[in-house]
Amino acid sequence: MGRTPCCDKNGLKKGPWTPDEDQKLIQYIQVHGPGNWRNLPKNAGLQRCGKSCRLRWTNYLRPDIRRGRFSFEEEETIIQLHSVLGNKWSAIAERLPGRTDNEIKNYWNTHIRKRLLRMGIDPVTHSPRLDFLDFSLLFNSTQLNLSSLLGLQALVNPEIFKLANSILLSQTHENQELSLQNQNSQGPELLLQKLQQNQLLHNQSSIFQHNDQLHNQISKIPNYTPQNVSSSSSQSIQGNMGSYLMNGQAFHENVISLQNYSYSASEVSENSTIQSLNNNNNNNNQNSQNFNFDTPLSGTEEEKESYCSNFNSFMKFEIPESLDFDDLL
DNA sequence: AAATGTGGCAACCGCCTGCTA
DNA sequence: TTAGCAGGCGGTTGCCACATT
Repeated sequence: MGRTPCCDKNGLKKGPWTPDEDQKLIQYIQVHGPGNWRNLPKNAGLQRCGKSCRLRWTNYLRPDIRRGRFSFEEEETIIQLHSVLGNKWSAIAERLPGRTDNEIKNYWNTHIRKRLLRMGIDPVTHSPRLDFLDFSLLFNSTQLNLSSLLGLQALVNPEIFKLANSILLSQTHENQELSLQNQNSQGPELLLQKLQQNQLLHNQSSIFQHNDQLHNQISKIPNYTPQNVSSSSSQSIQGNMGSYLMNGQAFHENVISLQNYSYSASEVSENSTIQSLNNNNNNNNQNSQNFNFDTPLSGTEEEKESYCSNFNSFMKFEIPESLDFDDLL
């Protein structure tokens, strides 16, 4: 039944390929083509598994492979495709001629992913991580109408303003310093526990009147299943919780605009320098919805990092768990 | 100069799907 | 029909080069 094994793994060489092995593989494929990886090593005189040969050829020896640093255009394409396709590296590679799925995957994990995290953007959901928002900055912005922010125009409840103000007062410095590692260590179950705690507030403040909708939001998260706990799921939930809990029209629009964080070729210009978010903090006339979150298309890693830090300083946010809403309301 | 830490990347591992005998 | 393999794929590992102490 079935096919015979492709190779006997015993006695086959593993590890880095030597130039001699590469040459043998190249010469064989140039003559016979890359088909039938099962018999290829034997016919080519290689002490390798067919799988290893295929990997070496497709990821390194193929003549149409384009090596070297990724351009900003390629990087932009990767981010955009990843936001649609997820970790489908082969699908992404199909749209980047000369790049292999392995190369794109490595580049994502070593460069893009880290940068997005530093920007306070969830590399899985491509949404801003609300756990990095600095609530005080939002409230300190006189251009942000608080009632609009909270979606409470119809309520206009002064208690809500007391609540918001108390959040500000209760926010401790160490809470702002929550590390990324701590965030990643939180599993979906823990977040759901927190959500259930929030549910206690449901009957006490209309600010959280849509908690049921939040449950629905979470249940719709594609990659989340309670049995399959992972940090990425955690991040996914956090992002959705954040955008929901704020639930204000104005803020929601900001969240949407933040998703357009990637840099586009159409915006390459000398004006595409970093729009300092610190300036926004200092300039009360700056409308919060006009923040420019586009990173410069052309620039150094340092420029990117500078942008990230500015973005991050704006996006820090934490509501202290110890806050007693009963006392406030 | 040596020891240690860190980041990047090639290659391996193991799972999944479709195919074949 | 089905057991089992090939190929494809994403996740992970481990080596190496470079940076830092």
